[in-house]
Amino acid sequence: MDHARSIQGSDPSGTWGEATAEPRPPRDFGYNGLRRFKPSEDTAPADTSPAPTQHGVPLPKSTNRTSGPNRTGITQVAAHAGVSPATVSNVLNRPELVAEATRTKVQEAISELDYVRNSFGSSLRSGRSTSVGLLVLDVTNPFFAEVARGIEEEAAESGLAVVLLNSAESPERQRRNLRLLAEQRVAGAVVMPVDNDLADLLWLQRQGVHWVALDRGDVPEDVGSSVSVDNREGGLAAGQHLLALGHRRVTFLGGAFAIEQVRLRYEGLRAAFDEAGLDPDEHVELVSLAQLNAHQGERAVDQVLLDSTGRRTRAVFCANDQIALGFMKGLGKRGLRVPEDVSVVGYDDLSVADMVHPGLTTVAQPKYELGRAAMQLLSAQMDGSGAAYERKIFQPRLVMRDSTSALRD
Amino acid sequence: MDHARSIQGSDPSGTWGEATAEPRPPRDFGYNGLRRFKPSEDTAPADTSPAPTQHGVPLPKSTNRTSGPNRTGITQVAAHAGVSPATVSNVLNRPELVAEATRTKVQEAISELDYVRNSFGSSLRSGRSTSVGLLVLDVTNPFFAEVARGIEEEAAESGLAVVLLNSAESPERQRRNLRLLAEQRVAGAVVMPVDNDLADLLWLQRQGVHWVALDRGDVPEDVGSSVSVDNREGGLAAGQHLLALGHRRVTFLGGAFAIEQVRLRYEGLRAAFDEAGLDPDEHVELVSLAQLNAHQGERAVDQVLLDSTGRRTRAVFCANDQIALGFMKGLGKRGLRVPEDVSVVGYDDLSVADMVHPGLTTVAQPKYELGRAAMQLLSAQMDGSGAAYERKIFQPRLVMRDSTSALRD
DNA sequence: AGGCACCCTCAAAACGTTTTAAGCAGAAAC
DNA sequence: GTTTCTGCTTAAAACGTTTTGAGGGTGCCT
Repeated sequence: MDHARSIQGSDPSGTWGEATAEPRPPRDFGYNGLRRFKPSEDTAPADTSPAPTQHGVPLPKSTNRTSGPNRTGITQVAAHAGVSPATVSNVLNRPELVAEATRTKVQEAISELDYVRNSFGSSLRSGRSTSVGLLVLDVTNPFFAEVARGIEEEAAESGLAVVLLNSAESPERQRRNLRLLAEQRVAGAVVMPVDNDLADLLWLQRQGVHWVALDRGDVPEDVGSSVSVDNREGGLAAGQHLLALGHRRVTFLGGAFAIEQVRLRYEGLRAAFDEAGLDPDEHVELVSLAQLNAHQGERAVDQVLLDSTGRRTRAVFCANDQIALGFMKGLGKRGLRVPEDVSVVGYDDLSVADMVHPGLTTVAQPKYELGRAAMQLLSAQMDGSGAAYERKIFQPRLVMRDSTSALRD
Repeated sequence: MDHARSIQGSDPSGTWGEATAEPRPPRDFGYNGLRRFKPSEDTAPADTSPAPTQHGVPLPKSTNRTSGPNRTGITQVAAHAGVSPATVSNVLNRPELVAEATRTKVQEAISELDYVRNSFGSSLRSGRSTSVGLLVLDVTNPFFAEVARGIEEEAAESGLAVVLLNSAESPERQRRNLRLLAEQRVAGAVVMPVDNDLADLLWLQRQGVHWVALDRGDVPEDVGSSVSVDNREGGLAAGQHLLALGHRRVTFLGGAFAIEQVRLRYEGLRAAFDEAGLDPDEHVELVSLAQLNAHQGERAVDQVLLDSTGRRTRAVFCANDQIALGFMKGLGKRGLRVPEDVSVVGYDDLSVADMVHPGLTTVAQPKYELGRAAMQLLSAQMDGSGAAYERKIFQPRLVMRDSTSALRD
């Protein structure tokens, strides 16, 4: 009856007390006092499952009974079916080895007792894991969300579960999480490395855990596999698009070249001008931001609007969609119209790019495919089939909407 | 040079260019001359394990060996330190029982051999799991992303890993995933149920896996815990806001009352009118959508713009932000201004609500806190400490931005 | 009848860890 | 001098599964 009323400000930095990060003891998954519901005809008391709890009364939590009173395992199933545990295991894993009559008998026992395999025992003995890790930089980032979907889907098709970990851009947390993955003995991991330091990943490799690096094309091919998108190509496409529309001066909004991806997008833009016979130094402006978010994009409007020659900027290429949206918002507040007054190109093709007015022209990355490909490369490594490392580079694609138009005055 | 480029964005089946760097022919496993540590160790030959073509029959699960022949385990550590395995285990789990001298000796051995605990053995014996499940309706949904962050963070503090599963709104997949969680013997699970049918969850409970339902307030409190946000309250707040601005007629955009949350938002809106002494039937219009996305929101503009009395609609409350954005886009295309011509209120406070122009007035939900709370309730259940089921209901909060203004004509 | 080749089934031995209960000193109490 | 106690250590027994090699049938071929 105790309803928590909680109203938080929009402050995402967490006003909740940050507790210590000391790991607490792990949880007990043991038997919780509930009996199974399927009655078996040949056992004596058809025990009608008792109510799980009485109104709001704490569950009769068994203290530390790791071996609950006969939690149904392979042995119980075997007994019930009148065969040996080995046979049950065979029905589960290599059914073709078991005679049809026996097989159905066992399967009946399984469903009658509502048996579910214990993956700890299974994995321990067989040395095979049924889960893979996914270590991302920021769970919240919509880019990763799509990638995660691809990975999850591909993994699900192989019956693998995905263990999600968040490094929150912190090397320290990345390290801790990789260790966790090693302990869990995951079959493999898809990792967005937090920095260029591969030491931790090599450690993981030595622990026998395969991995694939995501969105980081600079992993040496004799060290590990990687899947990424060609950022330079994306910048190039954006530049060519603006040039085709008659623009001759473009501002790149979003410096912060510590981030490889951003630098390459900028280089691609310059390359477009180069190819067109225009000197990039002269025709491409650069405005740097402290962070690549919408707020910074909006704040930068005045700085962007007049270029170094004092001319009015007519085309802007933003390092990502958030910046582009923020920038457009800033323009809107000043009564400037997109694309009539300024053409804007973004990067990422977030789903919102198509929701806003005007629709945002942007460079799309095959996020979902990226995830699937990563998982596929991982699978290949795990099978040991095509066990060579591979570097897979996807091409981005320019999506034209309504935020860009031909230069006119 | 062949750049993948352009084509309109509305084609979802577009093929992505894909360049694959030439794969290295020779199979190269593990080490790459980048060894660290590892002083003393009987160097067995590099054991090129042959691929086990299992009777030519592909195993049902994609799998991987997690334990090589000489993988360092607790036994190797014990030998190295000159103690028994039991002592090593004690150092790991109950260090206070071990004499200081022994303890450091063991710890040295551990780091010297670079030992990492095998969670399969550990969990199997102890009956304690180190992971929890998170079953969501749609990994891609930004709402879940924030929730996931809260859960992941809270779990990490307990040293728990989060297993992410996606039911993609399919009962069939939900079922399969819950089964997977049971097999993995997770300590507990946070679940967004796909429908009102609790049967599968009760099955999970019988399997000894605790769970907490997310964003579904209608779970009976003697059946399980739940964490949700008061949708009716959100609708009420939106309604009151519009009333305070002088609006007397509001259209609710986004029917589809099969979805409980949506129905409650609508009811909240009507309640606001009721409280203000205005008959909801007369002052609240309802427009239903097949799906709650931006595209449908945009398409509905013409239908919304004139209400049933033939008057021009001046205020719209949308079931979520995506619809609101789509609707605003539609207005923009028709040259109508927000908020001068129409006031718009959304729901969810997606991060983009603050990026667009004009900023979207919307109802915010404490997503991150929701996730944390869910995990906390789960922990409580798992500890068996405050093991009673609990229903926690958070209050939403209206975030006023620039998409609403006082009614004037 | 004997030999052989199948096809099934199962006992028993792992897998790596935790936990229990026993053992063994040395110190303290009688 | 015995007993009790206290503080560490450990042998051995689990945990639930897979895997191996052996054994028991059956039927087919000489």
